[in-house]
This record gives sequence, structure tokens and C-alpha cells, in this order.
Amino acid sequence: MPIRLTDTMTEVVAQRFRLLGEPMRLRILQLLEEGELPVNEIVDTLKSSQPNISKHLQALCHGGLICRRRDGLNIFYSIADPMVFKLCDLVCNSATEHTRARLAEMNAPPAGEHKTRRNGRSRN
Amino acid sequence: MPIRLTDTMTEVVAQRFRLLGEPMRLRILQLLEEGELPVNEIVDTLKSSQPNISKHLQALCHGGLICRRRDGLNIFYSIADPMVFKLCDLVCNSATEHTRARLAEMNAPPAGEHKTRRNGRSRN
DNA sequence: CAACTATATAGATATATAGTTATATAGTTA
DNA sequence: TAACTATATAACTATATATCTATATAGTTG
Repeated sequence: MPIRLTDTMTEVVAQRFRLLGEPMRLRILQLLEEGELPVNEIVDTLKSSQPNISKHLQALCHGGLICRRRDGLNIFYSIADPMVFKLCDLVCNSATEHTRARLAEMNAPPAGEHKTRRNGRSRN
Repeated sequence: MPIRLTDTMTEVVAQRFRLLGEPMRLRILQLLEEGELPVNEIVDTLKSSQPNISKHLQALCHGGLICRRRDGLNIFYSIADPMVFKLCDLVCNSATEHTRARLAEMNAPPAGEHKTRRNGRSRN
């Protein structure tokens, strides 16, 4: 079957990946992995502006990756979907391997791509 | 431990997620899941311009998610790292669940929160 | 109530990038 | 060689968004 996902679902999945495609948001998620935190602590730890952190928190919250709880003046954010860490591990391992392979390439001479003879069009 | 990833590694991981955060690239990956394909078939199937597809293919190739092989005039691309499908499945399931939860929220009255009853807040 | 604190939002700017059209490159075939 | 084909790249436009500053909102405390 050619299509695994509908167009709509593809958009949704892409949207989620994009949510994870920002270093600052990844840092926030890593921070929250230890447990819930109020905004000001995240701001202090990550050394960014409060509005910026708030915006990223909104984005993550809206995307369902974290959730919020109010306690007095503080808003505590926490991980809503631990799946993100599985994702990060997968990507991290894969990226590491890719980098290692590239380094190996640079050490070993490329030796030329073996040119295969053409075998007509591949209509399947 | 507060920090799971170094700053550099966080950037690398974010970069990879961003690579997956584009519907067109996800469609390309889904297409290639069936097997290697030359550029022109991808262009025909996805109904985008050839330069656009080529650019996305370059990005995916550079990121190590797909690899290329020349055969005569054709360049065949194929999946280099099947991990992407694990990622997609994870995200897909998580997103589906999130959507389902939201729908349930809309049906059930929001009795959970303490004092949020003064007026119907449209935002969430 | 006013003053204060914590967080959210609005508006502006700058950068990244998806898509376009036009052209270049590489390989093939006459 | 020139003509042709498949793919890549360049230059541009338009859109998205990360970050900033300033301000608004919500809750607390005097």
C-alpha cells in the first residue's frame, strides 16, 4: 500500500515533529523530565526571556506534550506524554551512528561508487 | 541529572526533528518505504515540482535519513534509516490519543478545574 | 481597594525555509 | 561532437516562527 497516512494525519505528525524541532523546546522537555516546574524556574535555568519560554510552553501544551497546573501565582508545567523521550533516544542514537559513519567515511577513501549498468526504466 | 543532552547534541536532534517536520518530506519517506525510487517517480506521485522534490531529497540525504544511488541518468533514493517509521508510529499513536482525549473533553463538562466557571473562556 | 508577583499576550523584527522559475550539471545517445 | 534526459542548483518570493520589548491578565497580599 503506497499511503500509510492520510494527508491530514501527515500534517498532524509533521506538526508534532516541528514542535520537537526546536532546541529551546527540547531543553524545556529535558528539564521537565525531572518533574514539574513553574515557569520562572524554567526561565532561570534556560536563561531565556520569560515571554519566550511562555510561548514555547504554550506551544508544547497545545501540542499535548506537556500539561499545566495552577498553584497560587505559579503555573506548574509537567510532561504529559513521556513518548517524547523515546523519540529523543531514537533520534539521538540514529544521529550518533550517522555521525560516526560520516567520520569513518572521511578516514577511509571513498573508492568510487560502483557504476551499475542501466537496466531500463523501473516501472513498478 | 538535569542535562540529558549537550547543547550541540540538542541542536543535532532538533535538526533531525525539523527534517521530519515537513509534510512533503514525510510523504517522500512514506513513498520510499516501499523501496527505492528515482526522482521523477517521486515527482509524479507527489505532484510537486522537480526542484522542490530534489531539494527535499537533498535535505533528507544530508540528514542521513535516505541514501542515493546513480544508475545511468537516474538517481535512485532509498531509506537509509528505518528508524523514521518507528518515530512516525510513535508520534502518530500519541497524536491520535491526544486528539481522542480532546474530543472527550469537549463532550464531558470541564468539572476538573477549581474556579474556572465565571465565563466561558474560548481559549485553552 | 492598591500594590505586588507570576505568567500570558501583543506587536515588531529578523531569520529560516518551502515553493517558484530559470539555469546548470552529469550522463546518454545520435 | 550536439542533442537529449534526469537531476541539481541558483535566485527569488512568500510564509512561518524565534526572539525581543512592552503591556495585559490573573492571583495574592497589604
